[in-house]
Amino acid sequence: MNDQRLITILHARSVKPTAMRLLVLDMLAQQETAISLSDLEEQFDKVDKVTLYRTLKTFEQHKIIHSIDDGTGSAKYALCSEGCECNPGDLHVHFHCQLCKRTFCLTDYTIPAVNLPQKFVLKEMNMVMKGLCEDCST
Amino acid sequence: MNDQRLITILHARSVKPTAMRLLVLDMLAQQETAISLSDLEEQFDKVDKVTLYRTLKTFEQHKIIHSIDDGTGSAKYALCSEGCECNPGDLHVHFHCQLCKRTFCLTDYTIPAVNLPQKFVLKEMNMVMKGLCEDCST
DNA sequence: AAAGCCATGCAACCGATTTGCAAAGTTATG
DNA sequence: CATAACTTTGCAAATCGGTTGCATGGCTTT
Repeated sequence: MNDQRLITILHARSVKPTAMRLLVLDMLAQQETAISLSDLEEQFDKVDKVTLYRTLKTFEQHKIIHSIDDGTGSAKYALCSEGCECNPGDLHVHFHCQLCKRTFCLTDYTIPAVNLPQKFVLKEMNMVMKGLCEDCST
Repeated sequence: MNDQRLITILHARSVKPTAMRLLVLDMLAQQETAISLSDLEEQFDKVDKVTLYRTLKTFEQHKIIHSIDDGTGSAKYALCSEGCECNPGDLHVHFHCQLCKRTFCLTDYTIPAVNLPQKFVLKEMNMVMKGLCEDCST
């Protein structure tokens, strides 16, 4: 993605476009699946993991990315769609492949509504499906 | 719960009823919400955490309890219903209260089905709702 | 009673995440 | 332009939940 577009994304979410952030955002934009901090680290020649960690935190707080708990013990991160506010209604299902270990954002699959018992107030939700992805099921 | 019933439960799942296991099972049966290994440890005067850990693992393998990943970073455990085989169809929704930090098994609320994209094969799933529980929402 | 197996307890390790702190870079102010 | 104030970055080290190795102890089997 060209720098100007990256800067625009950051600007739209009030995050200052440092060199590091542009690199990380660009890398995230290139992924076709959600990636972990360690995955991200491996894609760079030489970066400090803690800096990446803090960059991801900043992005997450500003809703540039969302984090996914796929149950593997390491959080995954993926770009939010434009204008996403990470509200329950915006949320999509995630799929973790038990074979290739990739975690997919099924952005077109919204989490179905569940009636909660009386007086339970819903703020967030997480739905992860696990099994075999399209590449691994055949 | 009386010892005989506890022994029956263990026996039904082919787990030998040691003193430790009976204590742990009884404690789990007393909980109204799912608890973590650390929670469990605190409820005893003096036990080895690793023994509790292994006891929980044994129970989980034999489907006496199920583990819940509520996204807090510490796994929670709760008794399975009788005859549970932990198949996708048996699964219920869990609710984590962001205020009191308790995690509820909503056993009457089954996880709704989601159509997956072509060729994705579903094996397991996890659905966690977060917000305020009945005691904290008022 | 001896041999074998399983359960328990303690020490120590592991990976992911998080914090502390100082150095480097940026921005605001005089 | 120079300095002060603030933010970001890099490195070290701590934390935390989960896990493994190994020796001891108890029960079962022969």
